[in-house]
Amino acid sequence: MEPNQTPSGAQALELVRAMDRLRGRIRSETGMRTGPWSRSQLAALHRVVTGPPATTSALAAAEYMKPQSMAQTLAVLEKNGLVTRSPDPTDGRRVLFSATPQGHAEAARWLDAREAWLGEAIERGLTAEQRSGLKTVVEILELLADTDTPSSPRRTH
Amino acid sequence: MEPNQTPSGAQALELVRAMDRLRGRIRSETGMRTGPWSRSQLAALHRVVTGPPATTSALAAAEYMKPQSMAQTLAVLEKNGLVTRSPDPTDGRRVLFSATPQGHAEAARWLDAREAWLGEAIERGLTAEQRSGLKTVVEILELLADTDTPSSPRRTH
DNA sequence: CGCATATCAGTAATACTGATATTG
DNA sequence: CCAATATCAGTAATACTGATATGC
Repeated sequence: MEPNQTPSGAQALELVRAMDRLRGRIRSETGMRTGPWSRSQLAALHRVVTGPPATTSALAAAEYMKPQSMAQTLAVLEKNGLVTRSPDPTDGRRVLFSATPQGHAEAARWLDAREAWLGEAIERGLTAEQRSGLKTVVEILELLADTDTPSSPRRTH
Repeated sequence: MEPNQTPSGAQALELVRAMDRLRGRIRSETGMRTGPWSRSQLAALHRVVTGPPATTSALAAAEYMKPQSMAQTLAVLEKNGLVTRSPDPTDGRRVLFSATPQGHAEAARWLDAREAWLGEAIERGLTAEQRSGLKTVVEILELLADTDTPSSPRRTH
């Protein structure tokens, strides 16, 4: 009646279920947006704030989305003056996005505020040992996200 | 320019980013559905297959969603004969959902198949040590999801 | 009456697919 | 001509809010 034929299959299911539930909890505590920016907008902003100017496609690939989806997100950021576009001097097809001063300011203001509830949960709900284990947790999740599979890419990370 | 004022705030941001990216990767590898059922449908089905008959509200609370959202999900499952409803004998307001034989069969067929890519990634991308650490990862994520905060609930889990 | 539960209806946020133009 | 990039347009999947009916 139950699945779990392989150990990894069972682990995969449990991991996804746990992530979905935590995601749901965060949503229920936080709402979809903290302040004026949505989650995906802040994720994209984070990239251009912390990294070099990048194309829509590159940003999309880094977040494992389609370029059209990232373009939508960037359009909002651009319209509000958080990012600017400039043509790539060496490749006329490309448009490079980078953060404006306002973009940096908004990132600094909202990026960690967005996860305030989770920050508190980490302090309240975890032991000191578990808190120190969080680094490993993040490491493993990123490793899985960027796993190189036969048909697929590795990430800029 | 960067946030990360508190250690927990920084950890929270990193954790959420990692989960979002892994989620994106899974989406890009798998699509939103494996077979005929969506992710949220299978999550709800999983609950009624592995647990006792439950109300829409209880299932919603367990997944940290609104009852109306869970009701939508259950409606599809019901329409396709995977779950059935029966009135609660002791409380006329309540409707209890449980899995049909078909529901059990579909759960067995699809629940772990859905996470096939992640299962492979676990085998390919992680060391034996990291794989054994996955149990702790899931444990921590569930703990965080069910953290009891001043204004909020704990879960049936 | 006040509260919990379910349900009807409409909405928001997210990322997708398809099609088209332009440049390398 | 083919591949990569960007963009216009429409769509799908998800969970939300508001309003209403009914039973405790």
